[in-house]
Amino acid sequence: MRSGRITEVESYVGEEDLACHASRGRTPRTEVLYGEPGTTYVYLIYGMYHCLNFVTEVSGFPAAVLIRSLEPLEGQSAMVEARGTENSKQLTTGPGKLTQALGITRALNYVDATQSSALFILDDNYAVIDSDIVATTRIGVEYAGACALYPWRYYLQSSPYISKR
DNA sequence: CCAGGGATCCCCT
DNA sequence: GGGGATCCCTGGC
Repeated sequence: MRSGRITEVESYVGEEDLACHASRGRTPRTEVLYGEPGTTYVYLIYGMYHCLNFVTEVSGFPAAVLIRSLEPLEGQSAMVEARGTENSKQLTTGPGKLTQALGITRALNYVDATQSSALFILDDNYAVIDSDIVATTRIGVEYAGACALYPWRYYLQSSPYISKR
């Protein structure tokens, strides 16, 4: 069992969001985004890394949240082995890093995370303070024009497990 | 059928 | 700070 506390995410919302993969409508790849909330969307990026998302809105409206960083909790030794580094700050502080650390690949795309034992989310009752949440622009979406300015990246200011400040 | 590009990471300078 | 790795997806021919 490998687990971590989510510390950084980004939202990708609707066909009007030019950074969202659904901005060009339904395709074989984006069909999952139009499905049930709680479904995983895992895709390969730059031919080498995977990105983990969860579909968030009602069926028919394409939207998802990209998980960008975790604070490692359980299974750190397995993460160290998968990542090839013992630096705990380097295990899960980035969307490609955390999928590698947790062994998440496209085999876990289109999975119902509300029913799966392989990949799921729990509430650990961590007391998030509203003022600790930073809202800023998303990373790596410069091509999206005005959409790149939306403050749809969120992270915990107090957490050391963040990809970039 | 093929070319172009990508929600990244790592290593080198 | 910059470039390469590497392959899937999409759109255009």
